[in-house]
Amino acid sequence: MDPVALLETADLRVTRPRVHIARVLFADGIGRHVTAEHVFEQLAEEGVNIALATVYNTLGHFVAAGLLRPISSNRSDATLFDTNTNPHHHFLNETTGKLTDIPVGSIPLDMLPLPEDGSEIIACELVIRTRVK
Amino acid sequence: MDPVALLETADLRVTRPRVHIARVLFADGIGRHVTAEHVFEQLAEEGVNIALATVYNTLGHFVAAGLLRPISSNRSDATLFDTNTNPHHHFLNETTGKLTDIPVGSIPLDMLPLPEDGSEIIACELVIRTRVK
DNA sequence: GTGTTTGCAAAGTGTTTGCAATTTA
DNA sequence: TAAATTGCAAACACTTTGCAAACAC
Repeated sequence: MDPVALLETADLRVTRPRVHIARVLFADGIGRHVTAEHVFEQLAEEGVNIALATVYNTLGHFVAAGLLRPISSNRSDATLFDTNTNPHHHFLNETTGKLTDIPVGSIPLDMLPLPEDGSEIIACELVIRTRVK
Repeated sequence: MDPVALLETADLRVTRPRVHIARVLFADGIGRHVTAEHVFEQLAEEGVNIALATVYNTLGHFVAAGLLRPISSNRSDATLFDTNTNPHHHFLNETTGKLTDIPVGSIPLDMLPLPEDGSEIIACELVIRTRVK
């Protein structure tokens, strides 16, 4: 999808850094898992210089706008952002650190327990941790 | 469970800091969600002085020994450790930050997809994110 | 006694913030 | 031109590390 159109759809001001970051994130379709550092480095390799702090802030704006989702994981390193904001699950290989999407349809998840009174379910994410045998 | 017995069972040397930390963690049965800071403060209130770094290191040892589990979450603050190492799931209330256990039996999770060749599933944790309506 | 663990301070990471300069609409 | 955004450095929060002193076995 065109980065500029994407930003406009999300009601985000179209600025040079945002266009570059959106391009990097969504160039190859959705389903990427990136850190701020990844994006920063990929841009740096292209010769596009955007401050790391700006990458962080921009990713935060993208999350707020619904373009990205932070990924649940208990690994203590940098936050991973998922360019796929549709419901889905993840394999997390603890040996390799590799994270793989699982389509939501491949796991039947009906009959979820009810949240406590006054609250509602907004997402339901399964992390299947694996390791190399 | 007796902290000393717990340490011995886990093949951990019985030291003063470890006994205190194990006591704080497992005094009220399992199912607590704590950060290193929590433990440090609770001990400080009791007048027991253990360096924060030691609490971090000790919690790490406990995780390695299987007494604790770090919890998956996409919140960027401190790592939560779960004193319940049995398989179970979590509600995570994004509004309040509150984390609640869900017994594994209350969600049918058969028919998990197969992990990639050469890997095996070691855990399967569901995070149901909720928010105040 | 010997090898492990602690305490502490200092270093390390990942991330956010403050603010002047710049840019968008 | 007014309001939002950027760049950068400095601040921050959480966690790990290095090493001498203390301790468990």
